[in-house]
Amino acid sequence: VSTPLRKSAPRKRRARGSISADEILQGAYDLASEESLDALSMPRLAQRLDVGVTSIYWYFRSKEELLDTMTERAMAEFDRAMEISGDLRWDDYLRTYFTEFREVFRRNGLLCDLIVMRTGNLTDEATRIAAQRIETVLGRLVAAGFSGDSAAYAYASLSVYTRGALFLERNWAASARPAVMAPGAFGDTPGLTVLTSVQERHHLSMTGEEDFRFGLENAIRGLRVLLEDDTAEPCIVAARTAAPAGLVGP
Amino acid sequence: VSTPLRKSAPRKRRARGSISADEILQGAYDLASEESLDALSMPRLAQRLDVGVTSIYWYFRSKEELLDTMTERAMAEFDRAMEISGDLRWDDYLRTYFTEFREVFRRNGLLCDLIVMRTGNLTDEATRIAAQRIETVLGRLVAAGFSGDSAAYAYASLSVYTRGALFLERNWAASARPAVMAPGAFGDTPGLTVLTSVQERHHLSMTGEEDFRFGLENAIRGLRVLLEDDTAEPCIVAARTAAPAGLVGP
DNA sequence: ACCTGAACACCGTTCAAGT
DNA sequence: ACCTGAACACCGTTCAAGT
Repeated sequence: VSTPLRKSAPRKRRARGSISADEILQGAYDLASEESLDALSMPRLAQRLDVGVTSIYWYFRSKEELLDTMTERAMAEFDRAMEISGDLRWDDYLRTYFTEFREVFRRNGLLCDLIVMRTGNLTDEATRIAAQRIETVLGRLVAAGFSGDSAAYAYASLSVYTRGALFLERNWAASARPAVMAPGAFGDTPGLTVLTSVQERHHLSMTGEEDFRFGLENAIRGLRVLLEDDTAEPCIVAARTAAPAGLVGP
Repeated sequence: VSTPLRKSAPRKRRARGSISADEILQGAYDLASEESLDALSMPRLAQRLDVGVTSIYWYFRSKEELLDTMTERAMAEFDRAMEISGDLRWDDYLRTYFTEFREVFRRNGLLCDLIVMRTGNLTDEATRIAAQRIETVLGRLVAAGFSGDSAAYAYASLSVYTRGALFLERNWAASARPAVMAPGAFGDTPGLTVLTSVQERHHLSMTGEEDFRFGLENAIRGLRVLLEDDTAEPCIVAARTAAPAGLVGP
């Protein structure tokens, strides 16, 4: 934004009922969608709506309140995008659910900025929508044999993991740094044996497709053991959970 | 900050060699440490150092560059705080490592803001320090029998999970919202059977002590299976990895 | 009841000097 | 070579009006 914000002649005064909260919300959503959430400022929004800046404050007490309302809409949109098939076993369901979870937010940066990057700022309505969706997942896990608590923990850990991956990827993309240490960067540093040997296939951002898949699969593997432990024969359980002695490092 | 920033008489001009990059860095670090990273602004920093605002720009091209340098220092501090005992089996080591990882950042908000919340903005030097630390962990995993790739994936997933938990917790704390839906909030909403039944023990922030522990333990459980699969008898492996046929969705 | 511009207290950064 | 204030283009928000 290099040119001054306002150069044209002053606007005509608008009629009394010519603005609405919905119109402002839509304008804000469109502006953020077309450019970015960072680009959304009260003056820019007012300009786009051809409205005095201060008029917005009659409908939204603060920018924060506007963002919260935008998040509500975003949550509804996210919810609509998250229709997962019901014909899946619990592990396939979880894999599909969180893969889609990640993909939806990766495809729609605004949803990611509003919901993932601003967690904790959910309105009651947004929370209600999210809770409804989470309940569906928990229900499936319980149906598969998990206790309510285990299901809640399972969901929480996968949700935290997925949102963590999204957060890191988005933060990484936002920084204009040059790919952070080009391939082979550790080639000359002494002592980085393992890192050097895998640096062709692993990126330090830890945010790649393969990375995410591994963590998701690994967590599901852990859950599988957790679930089976309640029903499997003693010998297998013992073999599965007993950790080999020794093998301790320096 | 309700009182105007400057009200006292103008400063005397400072001598030629009276400022240094180190002094500015230290001042910035102290200011952010005492208040918060959000409270660190160029004018506030200049005021604290009793220096003209623009003087800072002779030593740091931008605020971003200053933050990057602060992050370098923070990374060194974090590294010092992360001395994990070597007398641990790989799974105990991972548990201790990432528990400590989380605790250090939870105890020191500035470290968290600089390193976790601004990932992707690491300088080469900060990256070097981090790589060194990661290499140590990978080395232990490899010594325990993991392949280099598996070790890298394992580290990445646990790191993403832990940083995700830190990010969410910090974001949650930053929002001034009232605990987000008090306990019993779902009591009247129809259809939230599971959520209602566990809401005494589970918080929607998914960021509690128990939540983190479960995810960490579950991931380690997954890794244990992964590691054992390479060495265990065929029958157990089959029972462990074979997925029941059918039941696959679209 | 709704819409408004001017004004306030901030930002980060640049410029054209000063010494 | 270093330090500087004034100025610029922004913010979000408040106030005292206007209609």
